[in-house]
Amino acid sequence: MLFSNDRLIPMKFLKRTHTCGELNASSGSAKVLLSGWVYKNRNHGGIHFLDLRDRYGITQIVIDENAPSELKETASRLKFEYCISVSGTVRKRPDNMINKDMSTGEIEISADDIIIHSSCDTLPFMVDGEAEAREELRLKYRYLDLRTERMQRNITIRHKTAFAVREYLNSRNFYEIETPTFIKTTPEGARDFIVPSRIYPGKAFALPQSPQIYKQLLMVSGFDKYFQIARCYRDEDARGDRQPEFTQIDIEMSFVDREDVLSLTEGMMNHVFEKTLSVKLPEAFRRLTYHQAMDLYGTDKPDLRYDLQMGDMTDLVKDSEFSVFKAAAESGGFVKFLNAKGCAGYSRKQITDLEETAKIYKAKGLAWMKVTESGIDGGISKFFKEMEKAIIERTCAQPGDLLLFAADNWKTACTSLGAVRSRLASDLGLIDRDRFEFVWIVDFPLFEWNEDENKWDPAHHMFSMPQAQFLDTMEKDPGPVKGDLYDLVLNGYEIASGSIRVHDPVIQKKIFSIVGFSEEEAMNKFGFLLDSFRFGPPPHGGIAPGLDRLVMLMCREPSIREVIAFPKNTAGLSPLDSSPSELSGIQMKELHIEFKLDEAEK
RNA sequence: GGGGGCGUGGCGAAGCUGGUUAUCGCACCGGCCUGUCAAGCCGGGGAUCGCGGGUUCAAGCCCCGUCGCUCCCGCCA
Repeated sequence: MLFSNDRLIPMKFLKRTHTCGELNASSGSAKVLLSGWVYKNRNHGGIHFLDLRDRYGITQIVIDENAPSELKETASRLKFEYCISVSGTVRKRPDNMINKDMSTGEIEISADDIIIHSSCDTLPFMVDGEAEAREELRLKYRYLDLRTERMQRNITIRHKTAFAVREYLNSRNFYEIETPTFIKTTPEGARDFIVPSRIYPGKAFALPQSPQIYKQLLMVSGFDKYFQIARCYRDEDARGDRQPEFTQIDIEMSFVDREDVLSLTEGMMNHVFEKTLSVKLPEAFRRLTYHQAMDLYGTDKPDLRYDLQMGDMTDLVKDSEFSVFKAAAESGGFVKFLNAKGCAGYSRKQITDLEETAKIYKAKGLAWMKVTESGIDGGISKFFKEMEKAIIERTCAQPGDLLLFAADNWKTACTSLGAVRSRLASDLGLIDRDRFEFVWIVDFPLFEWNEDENKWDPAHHMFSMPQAQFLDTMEKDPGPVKGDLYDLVLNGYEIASGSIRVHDPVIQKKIFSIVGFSEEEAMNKFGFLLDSFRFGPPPHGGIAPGLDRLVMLMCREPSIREVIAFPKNTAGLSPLDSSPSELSGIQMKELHIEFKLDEAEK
């Protein structure tokens, strides 16, 4: 029994017979009971309409003119988002009253009783999606925000995606195995979140940045096909596509090469998109090497929903009169170009804006020239009159085009012009929002030179296998070493990253030494992994698609916060529960910790 | 750590070159209304314009500072 609406209600009455999304013309004139929230409320005095909403849909309720006055009185007290149950009779709407925009639009419920389970205060924002509230407010009242159609849809797609992942991997004989979330702090990568130990004074657990080491240990254990939909934690600044805690579809396999991992991932993506969005993807995805991606698109996560490739003209202009290009070429740099088709009409202001975009990515400037019927014009064109023909040929320019140039070291020239490329694409409306363009980026360098510390850093992580042809030379010359590394990119976002791992302790030790990791340090931090490699480790590799980003793109949302039920804001705070929060003195004492704050931090 | 944008009743927005009582829609309160589905009509209440300081006869608007949110660079193997 439940006490509500000033009277006792038998529990039996509260059980719904149907959801708000399933009744239609074929439901006859059944007696039904629906439960949900008051979504819309249209009281005409004589006749009164309610739209009742639950997760499944919306059904129109009618309180007729000849309804009992007690019922009319109850209905008139209803406001937005009251939680109610309605019993009544399904009836077909008059022909001219059918709402074809509603799945239940052919019928309505003629109410004979209404129970108010709970009332609802004036809402901080409407949940009908008409006007979007400030994000801060949406997160503070996330439980209300989650009632909106948009969030209900997003969370549904997220569920279906996770389910399809499990379905697919299970069918391929993968086991879902959990790994610990209190682990040993690891030295590389992002900052760890730390959990101080109560039992062991002065010691602490870390939360995993990923299950990387554990999944490798599972390979040693012989669970040759593993996956986990795993929460990962990184204490870095948030972004639209980054949260301090996020979810990875973590996958690892033994006795495989790169092709096995890529094709498994392709199959999984095909299955997921088919099952959740009814979208058919290509069976195999395009591939670019890291170098190609940088050269053509200026990023290692190119958005291939539009083409707009960059080109190189270092060779053409290295002896030109234009000192910027000359200097770049002489110091081993490059001159990259981008043909902005049809943009010759751009104003000085528009070009300056593009230059500002390039400068964000460290470019010193953005050179330009226009192409007219009579040849190149404006900008830096006066330096290149005698090679006009070669330039036009190289850039495939036609009258009306705007040519843009970045001259710098290879990486800066590529990334800054790449930023201009993506800016142009959105300005010119080149992006087809309905497309899903996957591309593999392969052959990443294994090591990156760290200018600040004058040493080699692992470009990915320390457990990735160098490609076989570099094994003999990598210690002498780490720069050119390519790893068996791969990223999956979708619409300009990195949505998965993986590699074939090192399972040979000798190679592993070489890699540690190249990145300046001493043997003791390695043993101290990763000893348990290196130890395991003494006991018959299989060759293995894997990949980790980011569930949040994948679902974000499937939902065509601009931020992963839109597909996480209870996200943090960009400052890493939760407006919902106001965490992080202070600890009590007792808690601190038990954990043997003390906070030392600067004056400014208090 | 650095740069851009935003902050105006509960919510979303407008507010010009500084000038009368800060405007509009939704929500809220009261009334009317028999077929609506963004219901409609009439009436009403509700804002120290994020906060602090300054310039001025006069500041939502200009200046300085500060806080919050958000986007980006750095960071994120």
